[in-house]
Amino acid sequence: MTPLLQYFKKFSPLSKEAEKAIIEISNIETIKKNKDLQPIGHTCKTIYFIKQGVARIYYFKDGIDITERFFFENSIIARVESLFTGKPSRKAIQILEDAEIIAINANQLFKLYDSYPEIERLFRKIFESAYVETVNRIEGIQFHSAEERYNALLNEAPNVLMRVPLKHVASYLGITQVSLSRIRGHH
Amino acid sequence: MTPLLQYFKKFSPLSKEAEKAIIEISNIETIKKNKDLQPIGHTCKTIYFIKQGVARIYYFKDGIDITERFFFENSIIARVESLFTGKPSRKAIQILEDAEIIAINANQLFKLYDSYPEIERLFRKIFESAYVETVNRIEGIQFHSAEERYNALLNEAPNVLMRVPLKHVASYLGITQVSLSRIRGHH
DNA sequence: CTAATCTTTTATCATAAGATAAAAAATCAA
DNA sequence: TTGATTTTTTATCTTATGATAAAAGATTAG
Repeated sequence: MTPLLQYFKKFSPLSKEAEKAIIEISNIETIKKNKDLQPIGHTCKTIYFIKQGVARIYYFKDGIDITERFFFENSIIARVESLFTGKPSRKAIQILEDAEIIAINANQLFKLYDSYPEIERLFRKIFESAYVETVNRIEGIQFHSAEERYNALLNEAPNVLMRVPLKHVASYLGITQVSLSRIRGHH
Repeated sequence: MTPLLQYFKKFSPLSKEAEKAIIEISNIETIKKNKDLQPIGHTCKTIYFIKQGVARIYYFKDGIDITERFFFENSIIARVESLFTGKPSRKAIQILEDAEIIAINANQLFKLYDSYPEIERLFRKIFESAYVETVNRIEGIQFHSAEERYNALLNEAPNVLMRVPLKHVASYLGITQVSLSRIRGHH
């Protein structure tokens, strides 16, 4: 659980009791490549932390598999549009590389908010930060050509291109796989 | 201040003292159309609530004015990528229709979080909800043609098209004004 | 190791949207 | 009200990306 506690420290300090309380509602799981960690249609009641491996959130639009986001080591995954609304998610979480993850029970976590304001504060900050990333991503999408978006990804997150099938990168960038291949071909 | 308190109630209950504490750090302002409420380059230290009027967040990309989002009555505006990071914002808030707004001092608000966990919880929920909207918007952008995005806007927020210059709608949709005009022409 | 499957590239053609220019319409200021 | 400015539309030409098909390459299971 150490990497998780280290991750938390970057956002907000926690007392030993608060750390213990979170650990008590968390489980380490090992998941094989290509497995769905959470399927489409289920309400998100778990917040995951990736210790090792790669994952993505994806969904289907008109029958086409679209990747919403990739996740690597030391990051939190949650389908927030379900977690924060209680509605079933149209999205799934899939493991792309054999992974070791920590699963935090969200309902129990939210209960901890009442007794540990420091935990509520920690997760407030974690999700504020995720919100900022998402806002910045919109800026990256609005008004950039596919080629510009590809080059930006190449600069900012080359690990995505090293560790993830290009077909997923294509849908993440909002283009077809064929277009991505063509763009890459322009050297 | 009543509409603000009503707005809060939709997210989380507040004690009378907490309400009072927020009201003490808030001011009502009247702003004329076309004024910048907050200019580019300033660090966001205010959270606004629109009582009446329309506003947008915009920025310049390669010299071109791009609208990130529109805001109408009974909503909260903040440039979160500055508010939550303390960095200066590359974005501005502009008033598009004569407006009456409530300005909440963010630094003072964040101090209130320590004495009023209920206020921290309220704003946690407000921004969680804004985060969800932003995630959903990415889904709307990824993999839709300009025409589909226009029609979606027409359905989901016709008020945008009634109250806002089309040139701003175009950049919001990620297309040129000329393209938007062409799409509208295809009736 | 081999066959089957999945992923990526290459090629061709069609189309949506960009760039530019200019006209028309609407808004604003004196 | 009138002229000036801003906004929106229309037109032409160009280009990036989609759709489809097929080949090449990589991965996986037996």
